[in-house]
Amino acid sequence: MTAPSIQPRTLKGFRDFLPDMMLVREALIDTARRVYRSFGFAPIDTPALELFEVLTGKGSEETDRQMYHFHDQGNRHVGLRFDLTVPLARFVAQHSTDLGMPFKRYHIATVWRGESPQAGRYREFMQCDFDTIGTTALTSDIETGLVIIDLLRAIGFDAFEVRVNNRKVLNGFLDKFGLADRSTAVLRAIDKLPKLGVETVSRELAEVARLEPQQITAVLDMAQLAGDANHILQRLEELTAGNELGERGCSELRTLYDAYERLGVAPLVRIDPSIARGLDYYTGTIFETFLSAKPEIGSVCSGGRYDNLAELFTREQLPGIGASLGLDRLLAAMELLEMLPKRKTPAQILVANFRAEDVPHYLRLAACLRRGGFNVEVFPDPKKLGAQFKFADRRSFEAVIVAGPDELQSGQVQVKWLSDSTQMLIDVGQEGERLVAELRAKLKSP
RNA sequence: GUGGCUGUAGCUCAAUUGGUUAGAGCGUUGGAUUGUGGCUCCAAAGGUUGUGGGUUCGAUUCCCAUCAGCCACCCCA
Repeated sequence: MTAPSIQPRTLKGFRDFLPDMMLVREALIDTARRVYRSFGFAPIDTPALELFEVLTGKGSEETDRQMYHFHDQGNRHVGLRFDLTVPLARFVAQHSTDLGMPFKRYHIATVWRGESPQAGRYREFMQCDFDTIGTTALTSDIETGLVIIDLLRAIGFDAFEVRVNNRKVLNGFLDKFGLADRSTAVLRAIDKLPKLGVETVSRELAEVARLEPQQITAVLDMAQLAGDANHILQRLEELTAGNELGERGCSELRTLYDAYERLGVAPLVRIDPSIARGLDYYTGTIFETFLSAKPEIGSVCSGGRYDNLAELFTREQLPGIGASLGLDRLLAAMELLEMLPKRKTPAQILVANFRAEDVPHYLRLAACLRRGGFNVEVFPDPKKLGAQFKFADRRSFEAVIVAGPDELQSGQVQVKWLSDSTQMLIDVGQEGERLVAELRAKLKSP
């Protein structure tokens, strides 16, 4: 044997997933898929690699800097997608005649960003996007929030907060106070409010954004609005009064919140005038979702409305709204919160291997059970039963089936339930149907 | 990309002012009169102390570089 010369390791910000983690990831993906489909979103996929010019179209210098890009063997300048929205824009522009509007799609896929990794932030991570394209109806805005709520509930969270705001409110407000040209700097500053406090932020507003004292007061007032939704809405209406855009934004925000009240989900929704982050192309409703138990990990599901998704690719005006669940960030939070089950196998039932010569029987038994809807594994070696039970226990199987010579003789098997140590002798039946029926009574399908 | 903190077995941590063969718990594997797991007991495997250089008689310990993790900036899921 030659000595190994390569150290096994993964790239910075990239990771391996072991079975216990992967089972949870797949379960989350299944949940997201189910919730999206329940609202009529249809699946799509696009290539991981795109032409650099396609990906950079709408991006800022920042996204260019974070993008993995290179020249391929044909000397084409290509890049790995860093989100699913830009590929969607290209996709819709390219296929709009086949799609029909409004078009609702979901896209669950990996994206890459070459930025500094931190807790819950990786260079390769999975996003679960859903978007509604081709309508400006507020119905879709409302629905987007409902999807987020259903999604987090389905995943198992009950303590979370969907924070909503509206870019029109922000822009109208800034316009009214003569700050339209400095919106980015102002929004960036107020975003730091919870972290840095009033003092630091007002200094930044004065020094970086060059605001007058009365402008600073107005901005801080707006960003710090608290209390019940009605109060906040009322104050926002006052603060934007006289500005057409701002008034429209307030009206949209009010309609949105009213809908959530009628639907009984308003306790999970908070109007937060300070949320302004996210991509620059948002023009209306914006969403950010924080877990009550782990707010510091950041938003796990963000999105918003945009006026024109694909202007760089087509003359068609394509308004839309959507949001993205950050699967890996959510998973990181769930791990910290110890919400993840420790399963190491997707199988529920282990068929013990008693004698090598009976292996065909075990395989047939397993096949019958699989037809009955269970995930079943046959232990490969005729090891001591104790070792096989230990294996089943460690891997968190739910039941072990023992079919030794005696049982095979009588057409029966021993089923031992690992959770409560009970054991029963069950008739298998001609095609295993009696055993399947017995197991169904105690086991859910996987 | 910039700055800070950290880096010992798969995981969590030990190792007397730099001093011999770097330890423990958990985990993994095997065993405790060969048809039954969790508890207990025994044993084994697993580390050129992230990697590479330097200082020194001697480095896990001090210095430099590099890689990785975490934190802040930035940005964002």
